[in-house]
Amino acid sequence: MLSELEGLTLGLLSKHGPCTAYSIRQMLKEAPSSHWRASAGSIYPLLARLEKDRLIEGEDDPADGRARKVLKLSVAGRKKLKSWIKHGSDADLIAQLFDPVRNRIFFMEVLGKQEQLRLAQEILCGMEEHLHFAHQNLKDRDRDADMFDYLGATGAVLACEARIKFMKQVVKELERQS
Amino acid sequence: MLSELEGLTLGLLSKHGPCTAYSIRQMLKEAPSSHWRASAGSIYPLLARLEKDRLIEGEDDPADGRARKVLKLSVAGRKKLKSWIKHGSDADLIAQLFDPVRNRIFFMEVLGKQEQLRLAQEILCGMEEHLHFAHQNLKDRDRDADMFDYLGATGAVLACEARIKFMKQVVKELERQS
DNA sequence: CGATGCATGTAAGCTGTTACATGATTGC
DNA sequence: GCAATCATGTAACAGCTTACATGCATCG
Repeated sequence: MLSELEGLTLGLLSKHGPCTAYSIRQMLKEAPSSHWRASAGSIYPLLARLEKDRLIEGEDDPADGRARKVLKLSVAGRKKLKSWIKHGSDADLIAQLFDPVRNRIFFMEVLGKQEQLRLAQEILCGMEEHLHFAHQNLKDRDRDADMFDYLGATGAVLACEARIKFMKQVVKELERQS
Repeated sequence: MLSELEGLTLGLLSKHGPCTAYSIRQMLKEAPSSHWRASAGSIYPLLARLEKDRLIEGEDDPADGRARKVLKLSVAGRKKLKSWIKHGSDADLIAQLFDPVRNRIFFMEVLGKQEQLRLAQEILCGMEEHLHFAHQNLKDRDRDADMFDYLGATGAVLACEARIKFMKQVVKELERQS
């Protein structure tokens, strides 16, 4: 129905009120652990599509000389957003956890022993850095102001920690072998 | 350089010896928590691309009347695979953990209180089922036969558990509110 | 007054999807 | 013999990316 990026866009519009295309793009870019580059070439055609389908409504801001449009979610858009969220319990979505690092670990045997250990340590290091970032992000949220935002950030931290635990096992196993 | 699917394909060819396009497709489909549908329309053009770039080599199986090609990794292919694996430590790859369920949780406020709780419980239930599947998958692996396969499956279990922990927090928070 | 950032967009290309088509083989 | 599965592909399309283009605004 809606693509992932479309759903996220409607969600952001629902959460952060009427806003411009540019600010939506910024939010997508700054989102922690985002899969998306949120390039201009994706956002603007996407918004045009959503507007054509009457899921969002755009209005030229008269208080501003610059040509910018303020976008907001329509009633139909909110309905579609709800339906998109409800599909979160679909089995194929639950199974769809994409981890490019783990994908690579599977085939690490083709590297030399030393390379294996060095790479695993590098990844672990990078992940710890990323965990720090996720923690920072969590701290910036107000649990009472926006519970789901807070919970989502918590989820990001938990995911980070799980990956670190995983990589520690990899490193340990590689060290054991040498 | 290589797309994710191309990397996975080279990896599978490296691990599971010379094999046919069809069996690669099956492996991609059956992979636990796969992001890919591994449709025919992706695999066959992809393999043609890899062969054109001399990363894999195909040979018609003379022992088989059916028109099927046995594919194997070339030397250049193994080199490219190594480079693909080594990029696992890139910061943008480490940050790129894609979770469509968490994406939806962020915007769950647009649903009614009852809907929120019901959905969260449904997701939790689905994830526990998926954990069971991941556990099963882990049991089928032999640690000594293929360490990285075993480690990868362990990583999948850890990721599952982290998501369940997350969803339990969501449910708990929602129950606290009602 | 020039650099940087804000803001909007387009064009071409890549990678994946669904849906369709074909034929051979195996199991009941 | 017929259905299911093996096995290989193609065509049309969707969605995102990079790279480019444009122009206004703000700050030094």
